[in-house]
Amino acid sequence: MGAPKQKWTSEEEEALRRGVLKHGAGKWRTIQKDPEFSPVLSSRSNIDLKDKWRNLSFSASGMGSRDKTRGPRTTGPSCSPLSTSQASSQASVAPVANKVAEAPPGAEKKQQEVKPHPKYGAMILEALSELNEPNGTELTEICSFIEVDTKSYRLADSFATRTPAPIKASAPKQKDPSKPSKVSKNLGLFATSSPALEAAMAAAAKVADAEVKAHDAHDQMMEAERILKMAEKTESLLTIAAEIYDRCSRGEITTLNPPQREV
DNA sequence: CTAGGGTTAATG
DNA sequence: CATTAACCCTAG
Repeated sequence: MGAPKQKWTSEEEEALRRGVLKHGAGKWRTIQKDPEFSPVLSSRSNIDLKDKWRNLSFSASGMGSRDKTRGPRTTGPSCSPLSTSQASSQASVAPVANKVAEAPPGAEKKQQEVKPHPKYGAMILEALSELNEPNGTELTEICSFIEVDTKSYRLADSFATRTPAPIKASAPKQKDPSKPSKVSKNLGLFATSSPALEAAMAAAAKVADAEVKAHDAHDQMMEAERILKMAEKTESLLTIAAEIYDRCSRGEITTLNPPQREV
């Protein structure tokens, strides 16, 4: 809670989280050298990344709920052993992931090779697994991840399509007075392709599950069923995304800049 | 280069 | 005064 020296920006934190989730905890050098995070972590050293990640992990460990009674610590450096295999990480983490894997039946079929992004789903899953705690996950957290992924996909798309525009922090985190009614824009964003939708769906399933397990959840349960049905249809994914975001906005999400990006 | 330890500084 | 967050140093 201290805001000491030169604090880290959300962009840097996002880049760090993404880097760890993508390459694995460790290999800070690779993350720092990555062209995607280079512009963001240009002033940050590999050691800095490690330090930040360490502090972040520690904070996340005792955050949320102090329920340490039964705790499979899904903390940060959990994937330190081997960064080569991301699949093993998922297998190691969990019980919850298993449920999620069964949640999206139509997702696998919907995997169309429109664009090169085969491991996005895995990334999302891992991200959720990392964030998800045995007692429940914060909606805000998941929403944050969803947002990040969406943005990432946008960047990737830009990359693949044409301009290799570097990541510029044009809009950091700003508390927009008008948080709702952004769904319409999000719809267009999500409709751009499937990976994002898959992510949203997985997140939705996880959210429902986590919430149900965490506290009383009557509406949440029904929501879960609804989400599942929707997932099967695959066509109503947009609605899911909208729902998730709606919930996000209601909770306390900072964020989401309009889809306005120089293409 | 990565991991761990220790120190400094600010916030609550 | 206690805790968190960044920064720096040392060891493997």
